[in-house]
Amino acid sequence: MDNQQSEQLLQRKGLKKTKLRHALIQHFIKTQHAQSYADIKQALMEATDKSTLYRNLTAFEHAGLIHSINDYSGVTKYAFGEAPIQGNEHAHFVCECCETVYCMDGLAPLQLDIPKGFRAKRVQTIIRGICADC
Amino acid sequence: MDNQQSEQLLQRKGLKKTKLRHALIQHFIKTQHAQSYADIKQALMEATDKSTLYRNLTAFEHAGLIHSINDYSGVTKYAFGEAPIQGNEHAHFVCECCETVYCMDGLAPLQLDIPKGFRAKRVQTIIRGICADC
DNA sequence: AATTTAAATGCAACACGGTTGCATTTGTAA
DNA sequence: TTACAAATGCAACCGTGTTGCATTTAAATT
Repeated sequence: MDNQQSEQLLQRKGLKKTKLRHALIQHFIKTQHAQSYADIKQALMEATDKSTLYRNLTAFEHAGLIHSINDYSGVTKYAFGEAPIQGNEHAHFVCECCETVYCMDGLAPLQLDIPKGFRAKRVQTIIRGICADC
Repeated sequence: MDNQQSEQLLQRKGLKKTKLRHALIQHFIKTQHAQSYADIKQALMEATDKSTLYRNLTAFEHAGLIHSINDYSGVTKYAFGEAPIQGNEHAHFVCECCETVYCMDGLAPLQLDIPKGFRAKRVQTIIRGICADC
């Protein structure tokens, strides 16, 4: 049982160490791809309370441990890592086949030609297609 | 009462003419911006059944009368006009202040550099910022 | 105009994501 | 060990969206 990594992370972010939080972090590290509430719930076999889980997800996001993603599905998903900062936004790729959501760094930014009067602050791009595994 | 436009549209799409459908089309023509279920419900003062409204929205979308938009809010919104066709996708601008969703045509397309193995089919871009009215 | 038929409606019930209030438990610092 | 704030568990709730079914209605047929 390798709690060291999660232990460190929680400590560094000033978050109390609890069983669920350790499990959550391990899960995010292990899975790589964006996770919905349902995904997580299913993965953590131990009966986990819904509100507690949601509260931890928002706490983690607030602490910069994970970031939330809004794909077409209508449900929020979460992925490990800091939220993309201004000017360094990354795109998300949603596989139409397996529904996996990938974070894609290093894509060329969008060339925007916004009408006058409009001020763009954040750009989120979602790419739908078929992933390398399908 | 100018039903002519909606009359024509429904006829052309092979949809039966009902009170609600006329009202819906008028509403979409009048409002310009993307409408959520709640927006529409509120606008059509007459007590409208939820499932009927949703069924009509999907029918309209299927017929190409309106298209659906998925912004960050988690709720689907609908806007008048055909869905953007392949290669001609338009971006959506969400105002952080008034939450209005604008369809933005004629923006320069995204320059994509997708990792090998991945095949992109649809790209949706959502721009958050402050609109001209705010 | 009366009849027929398929589609549209209204209603109730449901599934699911997500939130909130509150009592109880637990981590941690003193 | 104690004390306090934060985390948990539970129940109840809200909003979006869907489904099944009986009833009504638009529109094609006679």
